[in-house]
Amino acid sequence: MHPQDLAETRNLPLFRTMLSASFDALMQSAMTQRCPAGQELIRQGARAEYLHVVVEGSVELYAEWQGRRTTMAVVQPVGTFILAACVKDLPYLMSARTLEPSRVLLIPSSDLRAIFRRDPEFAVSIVGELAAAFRSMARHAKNLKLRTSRERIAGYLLKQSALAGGADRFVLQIEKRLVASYLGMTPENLSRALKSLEGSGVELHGHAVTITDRARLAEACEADVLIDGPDSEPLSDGVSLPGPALSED
Amino acid sequence: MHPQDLAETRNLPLFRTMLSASFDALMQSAMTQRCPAGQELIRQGARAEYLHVVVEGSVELYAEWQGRRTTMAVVQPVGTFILAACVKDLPYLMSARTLEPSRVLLIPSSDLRAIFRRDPEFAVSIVGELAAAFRSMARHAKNLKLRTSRERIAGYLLKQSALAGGADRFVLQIEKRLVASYLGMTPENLSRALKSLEGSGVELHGHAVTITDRARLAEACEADVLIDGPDSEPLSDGVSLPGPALSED
DNA sequence: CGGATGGTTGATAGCAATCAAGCACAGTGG
DNA sequence: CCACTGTGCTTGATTGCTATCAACCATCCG
Repeated sequence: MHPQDLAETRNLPLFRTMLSASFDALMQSAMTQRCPAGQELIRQGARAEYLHVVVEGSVELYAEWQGRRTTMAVVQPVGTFILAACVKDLPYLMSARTLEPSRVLLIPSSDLRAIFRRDPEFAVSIVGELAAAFRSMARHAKNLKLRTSRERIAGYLLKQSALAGGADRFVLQIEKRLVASYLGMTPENLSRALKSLEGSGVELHGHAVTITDRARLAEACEADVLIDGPDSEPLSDGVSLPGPALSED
Repeated sequence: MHPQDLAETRNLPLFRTMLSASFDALMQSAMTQRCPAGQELIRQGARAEYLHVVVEGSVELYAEWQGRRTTMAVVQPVGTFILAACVKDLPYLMSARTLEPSRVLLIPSSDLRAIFRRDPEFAVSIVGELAAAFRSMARHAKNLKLRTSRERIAGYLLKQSALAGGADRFVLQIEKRLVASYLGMTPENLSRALKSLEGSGVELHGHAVTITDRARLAEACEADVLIDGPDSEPLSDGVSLPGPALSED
């Protein structure tokens, strides 16, 4: 593992405050894996053997049932995923695959559990990470249940803008089909709805988004911290939503 | 606080393994509150001052946005809620109100945070509780995104049957309007869909449900542990799904 | 016996999924 | 350099589901 990556990992909220001895012990049994795009990293239903840390690239978390498929989150560097399954030693609820060539750090979940029992600071970090993950998933559910698809899209654009530092112009980090799946609709519907939002303060050229009238766009979806989230909270299972990370409340 | 309730609380997964000294310290500053039906206990957006434990009665967790409202979970004795907000000291994402006259134990979240830093066993319990809560919320989202409303209803009936010990006859514990909201549909729709399920192996008389042909009902919704959950996992934020509480791990 | 609330039913409108083509762009190979 | 092919994206036509509006019924309670 490269010293640079090691340093970045050490600086994650999850690892920042733990004892050096604990961190070193964790890293000793950890492995780095390089994967091509499209590689399946974990499959839902399998036992959680490793905590995953995305060091480079991006990873989609998705769920399947009866041949249907939905995107639950996209993890970007440096984010962790499937922490919950690891600490409970239970089967994954989601599958994961790389969206591009990626590098992933694997930490054996047995070591993770052993060390969090010995290092109180680490336990505290895990609690914080899990609480954030829970809140992120609760937001996801609220978004789905309380908003129409048009509203979810407008909210997504506003959130992406915020993640881009509040810029009026930014580029979608994620394929539109994945955005659609994440937002709980079909690609066709996303396409149409995006078009209908042009004329509500948004311009689109491919993946480039320009917000021309923020007030009009906000009319399509009133933002709410209790759904759209303060950016400082990591998302789903210690995961980042599509987009750069931010500082928050 | 009654010794009986105290014992039950002490026996919750969250408190079972902690040091007696820690438990006593927590309980010293805790308060019991009696509430009539329909009383608002917490409001989304407010700061988390207390961890709540439902000792008697039942509590609905719901979320609101732009005048819309959705049920996120129903907590029954003895279950806790809003643990995530407490440990992070962040605003509630959900509101809570009693569905019937209830008794609720309030534990100051500052004490909670202080004690979990001192008592590693307690920290471990909190981690387990939060992980379970995360997984429950992830299941909720999967259920919404991967299943049609008819499938969600069939799945709900099958789950309620399982919670009733696998019985073919059971009684809905929750108002249908709440079930509808929890499942992400309107009461009208639930009513119609339930009717259409008669003839798919279900009979309904008021709140009494009889599964006459389990195989046919299963055709309407193939059960999946990764969505419907093993009964051993507590639900959403340490919460039980609408339905009888289970004795659980 | 009202009155309120929850539940059901019916009619209608609107939104979203589906099916089916076409289009645009990127990577590949001739 | 230029087809060529695959993939993602868009567009259109249609179907079907779900919400909405409105009325009615049942039950519980004062």
